[in-house]
Formats: sequence, C-alpha cells, structure tokens
Amino acid sequence: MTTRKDTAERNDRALLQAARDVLAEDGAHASVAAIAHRAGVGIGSLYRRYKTKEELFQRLSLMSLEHWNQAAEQGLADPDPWAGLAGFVRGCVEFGQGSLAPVAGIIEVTEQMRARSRRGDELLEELVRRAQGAGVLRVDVTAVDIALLIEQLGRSPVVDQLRKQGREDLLPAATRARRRLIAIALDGLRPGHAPLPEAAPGEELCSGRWSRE
Amino acid sequence: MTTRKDTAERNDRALLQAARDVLAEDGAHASVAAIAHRAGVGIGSLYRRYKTKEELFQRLSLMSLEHWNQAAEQGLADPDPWAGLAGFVRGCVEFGQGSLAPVAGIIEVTEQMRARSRRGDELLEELVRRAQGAGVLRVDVTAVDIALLIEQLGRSPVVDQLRKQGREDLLPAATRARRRLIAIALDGLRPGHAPLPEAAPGEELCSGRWSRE
DNA sequence: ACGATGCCGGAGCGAATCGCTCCGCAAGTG
DNA sequence: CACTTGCGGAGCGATTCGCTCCGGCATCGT
Repeated sequence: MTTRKDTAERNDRALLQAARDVLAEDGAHASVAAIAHRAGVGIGSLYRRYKTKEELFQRLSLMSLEHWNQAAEQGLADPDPWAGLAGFVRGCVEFGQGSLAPVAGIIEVTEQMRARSRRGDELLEELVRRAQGAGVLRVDVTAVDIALLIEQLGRSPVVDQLRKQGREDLLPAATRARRRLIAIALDGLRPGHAPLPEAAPGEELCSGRWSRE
Repeated sequence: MTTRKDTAERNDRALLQAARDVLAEDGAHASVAAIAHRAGVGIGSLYRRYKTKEELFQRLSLMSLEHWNQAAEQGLADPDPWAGLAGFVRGCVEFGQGSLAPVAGIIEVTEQMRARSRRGDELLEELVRRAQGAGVLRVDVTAVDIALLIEQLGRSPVVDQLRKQGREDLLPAATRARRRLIAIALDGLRPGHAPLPEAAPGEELCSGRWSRE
C-alpha cells in the first residue's frame, strides 16, 4: 500500500548498487547520468536523494567501509581462525571493494571515513594474528598483503568488460572463474610455502585504501 | 650524430610506454592529451606518428600480444617446467597486460590481433600441460585460470592510484608489495591443495582477452 | 656564417560530455 | 474533482574530447 516510500527505498538501493557497477567499469570517470540510467531511474530522482555527485560517492564509500568492518567482525566471530579469515577475504572480494578504490581520489575524505578505515585495519590485523597464532596462515604474510589482495582481486576487468559489452550470458562463467582465482590465492596463503620475497619492513603502505594524504 | 631519427625513436617508445601508463590509470577514457603530456612530447608529435588515437591503441595492443607470445615461448624454452610457467606469469603481470583490457572495447580488433591471441592461448595451454605433466602444477587449474590471474594481477589499482596522486615516493613499496602478491598466487598454483570449486567444464571464457564478439 | 628546411609544441577548432537545474506530467490523496 | 507529490528528462553553462594547423627553433647544406 505504501507504494511511495517503498519505491523510494528500492530506488536508493538500486542507485548505490548501480554506482558500484558503473564505478567498476568506468573508474574515476563514472558519470551520474550513467549511474542513474543503470539504476533505471531519472537523473532528477538521483539528485533528489543526493545533493551532489560527491555526496553519493561519500555515502558509497562509507557503506563499503562499513561492509569491510562488519565482514571482519563476522570473521573474528568464527571459531575457526582460517575459515574466519578466508570468509572475510571472500566476502570483501565479492562485494567489490577493489572497484571503489578510484573514488578516494575524487571525494573529500571525511574524518569519519578515516576512523572506520583505521578500525578496519585493526580488525584485519587481529584476524591475521589469530590465524598465524593457530598455525593456519603462513607467518610471512602481513595484513597489508591481505588488504592488497582484496583490492587487487576485488576488481574484475574481465567481468566489467563483458558487462559493458552486454555479454550478460558470459557473466556467470566469468564470475565462477574469478571465484576459482580467489581459491587459488587463498591456497597460496596457507603455510608450507617458501618464504616470500623481501617483506619490505618499515615501508608501510598503510593499506593505502583511504589515506589519500 | 643522427640526433633526428634518434629522438624520433625515443619518442615512439616514450609514447607507447606513456599510453600504457595512462591506460592503466584512466581506463577506456584515457585521452591523447594525457598520453602525450606523460610522454613529454607535444600532441602534434603524437599525431605525426599515429594518424588517429585508434591507430596508437591498435599498435599498443599488437605490441602487448607480441610480448605475451614471446614471454610464453621463452617460458617453454626453460627446461624447468615450473620456472617456465612462473616466469611467464611474472613477466606478463609486470608488463601490465591487465591494464590493456579496456582498449579491446575501444579499438577495432583486427584479424591479426585475433590470430596472435589464438597463438598466445595455444602457447599458454602448452605451458600448463607441460607443468602438469611434470607434476609441478596442480591438475585442477586450467589455462583460462592462468590467463585470468594475469589479467587480474596485471592491473594495479593501488599503484595507479598512488601514481595519479603523485606519491612517487610510495611507488617502490607498492610495487614490491604487488610482487609479494604474485608470489602468493603462484604458491597457490603448486600441487597439494584441496581441489578448486566447480571447474565450470565446457563453459569456456576463451580467455576473453581479445575476443570482443 | 647564414638562409633554407623540416620537425616540434601547443593554441584553438567543433563536437561531445560533464554535473546539475528546472519544469511538465502522471500517480496518489481526500 | 482540485490538490499534492515525487518522477523523468530536456537543456543549461562549463569542461573536455579528438584532432588540425601554424609560428618558432634546432638542424643541415653550402
């Protein structure tokens, strides 16, 4: 019955999802017109909900940071240290954290984002420490390595390319193939391998996700 | 003494390298002005060498396909099957094959490209078969998996982001971190791991690199 | 030494696209 | 029925696009 507020909420969700997709395909040049069109709404509707393009992207960033932290906490709640870490990685990759990297260069990073980012770093470090303590994660990988892995695999040029070309039919296969890739990378994180090249001590990349400056 | 032709050749190299870099950062929206500026030459010089933007990108694509094939042949020449495959992967990733994915959606794909792409697929399959036959590569990974891995790791959002922000100082650390990631993924390709999720038989992605249609 | 030559960089072209505003229209309400 | 309300998209000025074309300067011939 309350069809009005109903569609409004659905539109909001559709907009955020569309923004993620377009950002994945077009990077920093993603246009509001493209986002609105993909969400199936008019440009006017987009601007009624978000005053500017930046506001939309800021909201999206906050959401992704929130997802990261929730996924990490969920991973820590898992009694199995390895399953917790692996689930976290899988969750973040499938969420598409990597696709949102370019927005950090467009929007103004608020203190709130930086705070959540710091909290996310802490949670990830705790996940890593716990897994290494249990002997289910090779000891020569760092939290930064994991963050970078998520960033790297969380963006899928092939899938994006296919979607842009409208080859929706090939999409499931590509997604499945990507999932296999994640499994391979996770296997590489298990103990028993030769040590990694120079761990670059001191030279922290501070995960670089939202640091900007 | 022949300073004229000398600078011409250097400019050509600089242009192709710059095109790769800008393409990595800006994706399909890479502009000729940005490419020329990064190469340190004027726009006029770019257009004297390449009639159109498409011609430049076509040349770049051919070059990257050529590099892929040469790296694969070099890998096959290595007597150690694993070292050959790993070296191929490392070479392709560092070359930045993944960054060139978006150009396939801009340029017109010539028959020559398709032919070289097919040859590249064959060479990679041979590399995979040989490594699996020698028992140094897990048997449940396919050539498509490797191609996807190169595509995925061959593009570095973090590094590109840093470069765009002018943080050249952090670049070496980021590059080193990426190399660690490659090592992790390669370790995941070694035998002795649990089987990968559904191998998606039949549903070939045909590596998707330059297929377009 | 000094004009002639030819390559170089970049100002500037029309076209396309950008973020954003504003208004006409259709659906919901009383 | 009049009235309200949220919708889509035409269109605004500004910006950026691919590309052309010309003035200036380093190089070369004599």
